[in-house]
Amino acid sequence: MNWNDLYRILHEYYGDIQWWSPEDKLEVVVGSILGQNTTWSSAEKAIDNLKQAKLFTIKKLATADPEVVEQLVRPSGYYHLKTIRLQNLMQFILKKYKTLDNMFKAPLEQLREELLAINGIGPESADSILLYAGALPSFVVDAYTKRIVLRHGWDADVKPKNKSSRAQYDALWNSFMEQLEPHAPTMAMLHAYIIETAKQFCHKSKPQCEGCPLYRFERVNK
DNA sequence: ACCCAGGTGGCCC
DNA sequence: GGGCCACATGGG
Repeated sequence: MNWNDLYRILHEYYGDIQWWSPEDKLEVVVGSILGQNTTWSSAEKAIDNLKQAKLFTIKKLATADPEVVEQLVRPSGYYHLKTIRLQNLMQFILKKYKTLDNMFKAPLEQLREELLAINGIGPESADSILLYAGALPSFVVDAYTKRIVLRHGWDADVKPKNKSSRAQYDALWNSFMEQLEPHAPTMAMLHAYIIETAKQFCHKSKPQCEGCPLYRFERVNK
C-alpha cells in the first residue's frame, strides 16, 4: 500500500474533515501525555481541571506541587505516572527553550531526538507534539494506524529491524515519512482519516467492517 | 463483570 | 533483544 493512495481514497470518502483544531499549542503538548492509553474525553477533563486551577502554563506546570497536579489529572488515569511525565516535559521546555514557539524553531530531527530522550515521551507522544503543536512534518503512528495497517496486511513490505515495539514503530514511521511529502497539513489530515476510519469500521475485538471504504478500495485494485 | 482507551518504561532471562 | 507487566480512571 502506498500511503498517498490511502490518502486519496479516504479524502474521496470523507472530504475535508475538521478533526481537532486546538486553541492552544500547550493543550496539544499536555494532551500528548495525558492522552496516553486513555480516551480523549478523559484527557480533556484533566486539562480542564488544570485550567480551572490556573496552572495551565509551562512554568506553573513545571513547578507546581506534584500532589496538587496529581489530583487534577486524576480523571485521565495513571495520575501518578502522568504527573511525573508532564512535569518532566514542562521542565525540559522551560529550561531549554522557554516557550513553545521558540522550541518549534529547532530542526525537526534534533527536536524529535530531544523529546524522545525525555522519560515518559515515546515516539507517538513526540510525533503528536511535533505535528499537531509544532506543525512540523512528522507522521503519527498510533494504535489506530497500527491496527488498520495490520488488519489489511499492509505491513508485509514494512520490515522492522527486530520485534521490539519501538522497531515496529520506526519501520512504519519511516515508511510514511519516505512516501509522503513533508507537508504537515497533509499528514495531519491523513492521520485524522485513519482515526475516523478505525473508529467507524476497525474496532479491536468486534469487527464492524461493513461499509469500510478500504475494503472497497482493495477490491477495485486486485 | 467484563473489555477497552490516541503509550511508555522497567525488569528479567 | 524479546516477552511480560504495572500504571489507573472512566465509559460501554
